[in-house]
Amino acid sequence: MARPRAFDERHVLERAREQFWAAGYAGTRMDDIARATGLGKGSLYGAFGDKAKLFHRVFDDWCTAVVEVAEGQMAGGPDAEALTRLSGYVHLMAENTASDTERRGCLLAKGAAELAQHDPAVAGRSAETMTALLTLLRTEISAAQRHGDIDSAADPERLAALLLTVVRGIEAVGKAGLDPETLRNIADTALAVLPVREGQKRLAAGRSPAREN
Amino acid sequence: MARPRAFDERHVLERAREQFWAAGYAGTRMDDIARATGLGKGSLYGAFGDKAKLFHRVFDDWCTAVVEVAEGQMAGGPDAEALTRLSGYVHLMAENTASDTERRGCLLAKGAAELAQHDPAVAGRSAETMTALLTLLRTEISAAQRHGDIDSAADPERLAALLLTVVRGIEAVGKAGLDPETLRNIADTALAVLPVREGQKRLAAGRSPAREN
DNA sequence: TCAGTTGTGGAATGGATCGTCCATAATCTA
DNA sequence: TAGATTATGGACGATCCATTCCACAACTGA
Repeated sequence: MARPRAFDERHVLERAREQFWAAGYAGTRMDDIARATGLGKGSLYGAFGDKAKLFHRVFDDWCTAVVEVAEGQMAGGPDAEALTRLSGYVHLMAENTASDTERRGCLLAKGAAELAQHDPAVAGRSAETMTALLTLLRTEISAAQRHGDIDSAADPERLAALLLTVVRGIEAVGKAGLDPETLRNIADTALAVLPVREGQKRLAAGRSPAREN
Repeated sequence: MARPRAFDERHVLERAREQFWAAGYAGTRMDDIARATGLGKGSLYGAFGDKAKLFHRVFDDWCTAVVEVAEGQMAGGPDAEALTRLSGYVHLMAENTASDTERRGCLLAKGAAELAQHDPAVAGRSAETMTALLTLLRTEISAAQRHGDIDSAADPERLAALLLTVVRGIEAVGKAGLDPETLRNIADTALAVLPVREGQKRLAAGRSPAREN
């Protein structure tokens, strides 16, 4: 060890994330990141390698955060509240997209759309993330089934995949231009159509206040 | 009129679409398009203006085609088959993504993700397209409700938004790495959870053969 | 046939951008 | 304090790419 770094690596990654998030991979210049972080090019390249490696770091952290948010909402708990936790997660994701007035979308979706086809690292990491989210959703659905809030004859794996698709789909249609109120309604509707246990009926169109977060 | 064009404009647009589809906007070079079409740069710029205008033409055509495919599957018809038409559309979209082994995804999603934020033309066109798809879906859902295949107490607008989200979501999670079989299952599950009329019960997890396309 | 007009294609241009280089600065060890 | 090591940051080189330019070709109307 000789001269120590004068910058905080996490701080630099955060700034870099802002740039990539706002403009995508191709759209952000290393000069932008250098200016945004105050680092010189030499430090940047010395610390992170090159643009692709830097993006991989940022993308990786983002994916970790996406899963952590899901874990935060669905950290497990009493089966009686499993459906509430599920509802909370889906509504949170919808709200994130609905309130994204700048239309930046999610870096996971943006990065995958731009790079997954040609960059195995991005493709692999995004697939991993999907799998992790699926597992979390499936666990909560199973819990809700044990408590009788969801029809136990339904396949939790399939319901989990459906909910994941809805969550990622809300992000997609939001970026495509659907208005925030519609996005929130989609989350409600998706939760309302989940199959309830025998003898318990709901309307698909309405919110179910008892389960709202 | 003097010297006539030696190329077919539609043909050039098709080739350009291939390029943009495969590599995105930033990722395709005008040189690529020139080589792919056999045109010289002069002809290209003379006929289409610049890269952005050329992309807008391609994107516009794509959006038109997306709506036409939906119209082809849901062109209206007897109410008795409305649910079948809906099912056919959702399964077709899932199959498109599932069989997209090159992971190119949909140019609508790719273009929106890359450009909608900064290009009002792309944002507007993609929003228009979403609205058109919503209308088609809502019409079929209403028809299925009239026939009694879907609970008439449900809001068709909301169910339409949910199905659109699932369709676009399948494309998103497909690009993110979920396997083809899972994608097909998602389409099945989404159709299976639609609220049926009173007295008619199904399991969310299984296919409903009578409604399969 | 001839002039006028539009299309063609490839060379040239200008600007942008990634990554390297290097003189200098800061810190550690002895 | 001196030498070794690593960090810094801005200038520079090389490349890439969208767009323009221009000499020439093909066609129309007279």
